[in-house]
Amino acid sequence: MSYLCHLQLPKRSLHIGISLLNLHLQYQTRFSSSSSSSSSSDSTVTPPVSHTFDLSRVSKLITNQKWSDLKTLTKQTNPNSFLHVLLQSGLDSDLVLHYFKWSEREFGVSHNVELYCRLFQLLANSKKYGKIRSLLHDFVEKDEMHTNSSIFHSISVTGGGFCANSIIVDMLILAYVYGSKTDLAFEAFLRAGDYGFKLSLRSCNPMLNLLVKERKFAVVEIVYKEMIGRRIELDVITFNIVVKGFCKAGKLKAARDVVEDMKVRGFSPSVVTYNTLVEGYCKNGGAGKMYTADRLLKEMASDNVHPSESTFNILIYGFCKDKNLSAAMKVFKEMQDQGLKPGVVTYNSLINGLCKEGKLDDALCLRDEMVGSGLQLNIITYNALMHGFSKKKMLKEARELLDDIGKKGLAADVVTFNTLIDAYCKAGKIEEAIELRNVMMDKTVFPDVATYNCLVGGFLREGKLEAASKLLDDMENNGLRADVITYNIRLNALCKKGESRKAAGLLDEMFERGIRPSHLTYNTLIDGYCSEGNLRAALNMRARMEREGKRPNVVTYNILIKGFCEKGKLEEANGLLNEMLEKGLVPNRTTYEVVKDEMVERGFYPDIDGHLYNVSVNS
DNA sequence: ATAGGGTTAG
Repeated sequence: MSYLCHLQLPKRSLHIGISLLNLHLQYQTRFSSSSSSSSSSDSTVTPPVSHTFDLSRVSKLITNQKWSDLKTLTKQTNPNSFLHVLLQSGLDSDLVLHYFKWSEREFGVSHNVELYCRLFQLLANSKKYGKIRSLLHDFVEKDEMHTNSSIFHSISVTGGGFCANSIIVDMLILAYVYGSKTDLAFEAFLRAGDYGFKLSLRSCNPMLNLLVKERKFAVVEIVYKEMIGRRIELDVITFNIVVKGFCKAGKLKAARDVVEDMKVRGFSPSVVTYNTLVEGYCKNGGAGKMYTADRLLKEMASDNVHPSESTFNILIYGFCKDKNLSAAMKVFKEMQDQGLKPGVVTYNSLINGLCKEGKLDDALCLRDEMVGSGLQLNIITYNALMHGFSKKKMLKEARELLDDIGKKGLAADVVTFNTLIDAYCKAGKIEEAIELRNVMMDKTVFPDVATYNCLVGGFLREGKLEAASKLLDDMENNGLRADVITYNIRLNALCKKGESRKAAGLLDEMFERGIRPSHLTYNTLIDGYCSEGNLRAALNMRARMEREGKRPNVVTYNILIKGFCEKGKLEEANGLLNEMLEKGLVPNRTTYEVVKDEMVERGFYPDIDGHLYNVSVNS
């Protein structure tokens, strides 16, 4: 048996050959005192089986943990070849494992891939799956981690049987997933297909989930299709993860298609499926999203799936994001009518929505109601409230909230401090803001990019340019990298000063640093040019925006239309308005105001077929 | 140790 393996060695990749050889040499030097039992022509670590191997004696030694005796015994050959013998001896798999771990610790080495694979197979055949799992977990965390190529090769060469090998590969992928080694997991998934191993949902679902978390949506799609192609039996969870992937990618139509697909395959969407879809619409749905979300709720009812607390929470969140607080409150009431108790998340969503709209009193009422119903405020509740006080410029109350958090046994987090720091900056109290940064560091809450963004914005608003750039250096020296928001803040400051050209220069710097501009980046620049009356540059920036893959949005058009109106170029403004409508963009309240003030009042009626007015009625 | 919700900076 062991010689069979030697014969297969030349087939290995050079890389593996070398690493085996290295290991071999290591052993040779380490155990040079032992009688040379391995012949020099033998290119593996495995010398011929020792004649003096006494299985029952070894078994007893391992069982009784007589490690020093074992050490003497193994020195007669070497620990690696000794293991080789054990693996084939028929010795109980637990004892082999015990020896395996001891020898790695004792001799400070790692056994080679092939021995690992043999051990996995031995364990698999005695159904010790938990042990394989924990071994694999350590295995993939090793510095000298082995390639998938060598693992798959070893597994198929040492011949553990189809089922055992499939299970091992399954657990290998799972180990990669737990170690967040996404690319390796996916590679192993593909290789499993090549080798014809049958994977289970035990590995596929967690891998899909990790891919979604890391926003590798294209790969999610590939895996999903592969799973169907390989006839892996999917379950509702698989579909839910894939739906979530499409939703996060903003491909809501594709997400709905997956739901249809799951129905066709005989699965009923669960409440989680629906919640995922509703969340997708709430977060990425664009205009009219809450209408679709509402329709989904009806579809849910007709499918006899009952909404959960989460369902309502998502809807409340969506309406709050739309600033439609009356709708959010309606949902809040509706859930209670249906016998569901609002939880901390429900209250937090509403309190946050109210605070953002400046309805601090209502938010405080809800907080009291929350406490009254026996719920504990958490740090997110406090952060939302702190934001509410800050918006109202009630700095004293915001600051008191910080002390309150401590008294309640909660820990202020980076968001808490950032909110307060921003409030101080916006009130022009930058010294206090900087002081707060020191306070947070004393409490081992470390500033992040947002902290610096608040402070940099504060300095820039005050016109303290050197202080701002010193802070930016400070940030990078602390290992924090500027992000798109940092740049937007700087761009905005330059544009406000009438230095839009200079701001546009920062755009190139962003690309050099691999920071993708956002819609707001371009819109800020376009706005800057418009304010300077440089409409030509504004239009050029819009063209650049499109070239660089960002579609002008309603805000872009609003800025441009306003710019043209202010220059008295109503004809062109009207042209832009119609262009916007042709592109299917829905005008908003600002559009309406721009049009009304600058055009309609001057007797210039835009050709917009009443569309605009409907929107203003809704909002 | 496989699926769903809430907070800050532009």
